[in-house]
Amino acid sequence: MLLNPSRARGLLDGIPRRRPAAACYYRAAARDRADGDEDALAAYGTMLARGARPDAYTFPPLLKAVAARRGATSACSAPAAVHAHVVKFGMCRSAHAASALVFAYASGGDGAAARAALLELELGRGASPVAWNALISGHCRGKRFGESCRSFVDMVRAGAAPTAVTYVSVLSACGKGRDLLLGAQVHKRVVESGVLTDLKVENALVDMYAECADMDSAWRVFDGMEVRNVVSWTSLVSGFARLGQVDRARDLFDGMPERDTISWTAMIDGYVQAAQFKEALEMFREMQYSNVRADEFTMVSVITACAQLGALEMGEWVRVYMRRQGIEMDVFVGNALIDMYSKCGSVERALEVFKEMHSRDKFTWTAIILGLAVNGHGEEAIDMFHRMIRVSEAPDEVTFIGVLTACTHAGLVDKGREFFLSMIHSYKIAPNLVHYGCIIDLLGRAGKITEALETIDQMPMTPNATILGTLLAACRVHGNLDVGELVAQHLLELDPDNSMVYVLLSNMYAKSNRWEDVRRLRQSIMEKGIKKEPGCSLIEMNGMIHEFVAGDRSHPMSNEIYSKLGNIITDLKNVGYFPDVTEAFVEVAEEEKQKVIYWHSEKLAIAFALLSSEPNTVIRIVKNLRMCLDCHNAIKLISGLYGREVVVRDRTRFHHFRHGFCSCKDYW
DNA sequence: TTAGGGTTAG
Repeated sequence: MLLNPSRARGLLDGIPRRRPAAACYYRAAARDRADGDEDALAAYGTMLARGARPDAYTFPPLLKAVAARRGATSACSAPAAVHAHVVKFGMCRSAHAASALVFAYASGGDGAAARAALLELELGRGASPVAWNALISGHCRGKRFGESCRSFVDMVRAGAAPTAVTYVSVLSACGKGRDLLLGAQVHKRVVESGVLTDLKVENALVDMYAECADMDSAWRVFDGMEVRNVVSWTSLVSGFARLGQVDRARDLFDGMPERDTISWTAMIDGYVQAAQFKEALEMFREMQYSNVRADEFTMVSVITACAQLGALEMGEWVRVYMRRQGIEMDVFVGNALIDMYSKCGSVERALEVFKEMHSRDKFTWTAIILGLAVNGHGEEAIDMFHRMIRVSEAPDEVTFIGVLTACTHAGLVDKGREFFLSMIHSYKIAPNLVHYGCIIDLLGRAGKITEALETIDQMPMTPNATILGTLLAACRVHGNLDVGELVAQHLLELDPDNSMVYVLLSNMYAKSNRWEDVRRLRQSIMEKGIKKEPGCSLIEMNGMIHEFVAGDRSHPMSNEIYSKLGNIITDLKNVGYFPDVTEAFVEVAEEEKQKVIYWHSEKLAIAFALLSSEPNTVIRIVKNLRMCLDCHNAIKLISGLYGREVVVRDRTRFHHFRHGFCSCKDYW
């Protein structure tokens, strides 16, 4: 198992060095984390080069630095390399070095080597609780929570006495691995062992229960604590937030005696998880007023909120803020930025971030593939997938959603089918409903309605409303009324209040001049009292998010907006626009219907943008529903007439309007 | 060797 020292030296030499550091500097550098991790390795190299001999105190910080180097190609071999040096310099008998080795192996994912190192200790003078703790916490650091829990059980079986550190580590593993059963058992042991007065142990208990969604128990432990700190409170706040009880979390947060970066971030992220993105950004603003420093974690949550809101200006501002505050773009931040730019319809910027990133993971590749795919760059997305495979990053089920979406957008039916099969057979990924949705979309878009139907029949799971909705949309575009009626019927059985089904079906009847059926459909909606979910469009202007609901007059510039919209309609009519009211879902006079159509939320948002934004700038809108036919037509004309690029992200896809055309090629 | 917050689809 051991590597020979010269090979080990070679491995160590392969680890990139930053700047030459004096040997005496290495220990302090190792403690500095971040930069220190690499400095520690560089310093160790220098130390050897100068002929200094490492001692028992050399290896723990060095191994810690090695363990921290996650994701680097040398990471798995690095603990072995250092191990070789431990042997070479005769430090195997050092309990410190040995425990550090156990930790490095375990956190790097080499459980067998970690166990072997522990066993060696046991054969000698017996593994200390410190070595067991290294095993438990190492697995926890490496995100193998089950392994961490099993190590605790083994430790108890081996007769070693758990310490406070053991409990903290195993409780953390129980929480993150959602093992409430073992967590509660550990709790009992903690009570019996008398370490309950340790603040870190108590906090670990609160957090374990909170992570396992047992807020009653979390609260009980919290309530019984004599001393609490910001950690105790933050565990509760994020526990409630995770359960979607964001108001409860906020009440607690407001009642905290002190708040730090982590508590603020937990609260901001709570809003993000609850899809309250504006509140998340508001919270971030308050955090800045409170003079609490934000970090990489905070930025990820804030960037995610910007992504969901389509708030590109705010997202750009966040990058400036990061530069000013010296917050690094780590892989999480980079991934979130790629997603944000993609969701704002700016593929160019997403690609810039992608190129800038010095370390990439599966999420990075998946984010850029999806970003390219949904924004209509199917071929480039597929190229990216091949690059991903070349660098040996393993795709997962989400990556394939990106790849299949890419095929749909590029109209590559055969290629899509190929990818679908290779996902199953080469990558051993079982397709889920979303994958089938992609395939139905792929076939439907190409007009292969029969094949789409067959695919649905052959699916191992029951089709849901999304799948059938995709098929119905295909029927609409290709004018297949027979299948459309059938699908609509099924859909209404599944989801009787789905107004979208009525909209699409009535649209199809209208297209076939079956006005009697259109009337009947509307009648039935009126009788059933089905209300269409109100259309809502978001647009960001000068750092503010403006929200428009169809026909609403709540905006301060309402009068100007409606008058501008009137002018726009006149301009459009002069170039041949005629309002298409087939999707106007109200039983009123034709003239009224036109008004309803004119006042759709995206038209209001565009009128507002034309009033408020600089000429030639891109207009970006986020819509909650599928865009209607008339808005799609109108915006195509607007993009040509006013020379403005308009990007609309609707419920299902992106529409990039430019020079009178849309990137979706009128299929959506 | 020890407690709290982060990224991809629907």
